[in-house]
Amino acid sequence: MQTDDRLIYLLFTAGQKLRNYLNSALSAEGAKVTVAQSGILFLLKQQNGRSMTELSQLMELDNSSITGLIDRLERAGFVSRNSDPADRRLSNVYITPRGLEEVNKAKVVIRKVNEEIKEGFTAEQVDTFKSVLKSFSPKFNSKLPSR
Amino acid sequence: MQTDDRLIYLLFTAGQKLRNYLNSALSAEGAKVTVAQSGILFLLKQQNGRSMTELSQLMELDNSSITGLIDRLERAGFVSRNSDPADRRLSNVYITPRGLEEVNKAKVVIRKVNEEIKEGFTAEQVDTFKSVLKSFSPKFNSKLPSR
DNA sequence: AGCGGATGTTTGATATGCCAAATATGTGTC
DNA sequence: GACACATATTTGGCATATCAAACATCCGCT
Repeated sequence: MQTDDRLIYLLFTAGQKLRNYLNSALSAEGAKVTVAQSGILFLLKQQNGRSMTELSQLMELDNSSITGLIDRLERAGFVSRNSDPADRRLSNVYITPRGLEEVNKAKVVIRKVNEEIKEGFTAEQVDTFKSVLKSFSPKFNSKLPSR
Repeated sequence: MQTDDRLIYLLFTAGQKLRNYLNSALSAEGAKVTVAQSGILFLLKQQNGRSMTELSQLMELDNSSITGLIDRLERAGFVSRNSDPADRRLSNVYITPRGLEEVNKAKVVIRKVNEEIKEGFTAEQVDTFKSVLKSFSPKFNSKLPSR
């Protein structure tokens, strides 16, 4: 064991491979969105008209990252942005019909890849994997505590 | 279970949190490198004078990603780039004394965070976690097969 | 020698993320 | 009603990735 950072390296590499694989699978299936963008569309399909901040909390991303994602989704015609009449600071985001078509295409791919991840492992192992992953967000959240 | 992409989301989020945490820990310890850059420095400390392609294979990153990483490391004075006299296509990268100091600072942080990841889990659980992570790279490598 | 294909690296365009600062709007208090 | 503070979003700068295309160099074959 020459490198003591194996876990870190493994996690980064796994995530990157997964992202690349998902994006090429999506595009191979004729989807025009990326995985990150499809995440937004899933959330809007589930409940339409969410605000930027709401999306950033659900995605666990910085607000400014959401701005970029929505910019690209809007440019592609998959969402629209309306400022809330009751509180004009809020920008409510709505999925469009074309966005809905898109998220349905993405769902197939994502569901399949999700299954592929589990292949070769028992349900118990997958559960362990999940619970370790779940520990990262509270453990390494450098944002909330110091505020 | 409304979202069927839980595993994917969990993995991406865990990786992002870890990256942010590591980068702020590094900078808090006075290191001037990021975690990605420290990965390069580790490899060069272990064996100096590696080529770009060698680095890209070891990091499992695209060649052009390495170009950027080395550009920034070189600008910061932590590595130097020399074209190989025997084969001038090759660019050999060497860690500098300042780069060595830097990697030693980084090592402390990285080793500590690596331990933190395991906290709250048994050695068995960590092993399972590792083996699932290790399955990603062969499973989702869209690069080599189709070439 | 010299052409043509293989190999190594960089460049340019794009997507994702972060942070800090700017901007816009709302709210509460004197 | 106006000022101060809080909240929501965007902007600008940067780091990290990808891909495809350009460029540089080498190697083998005629």
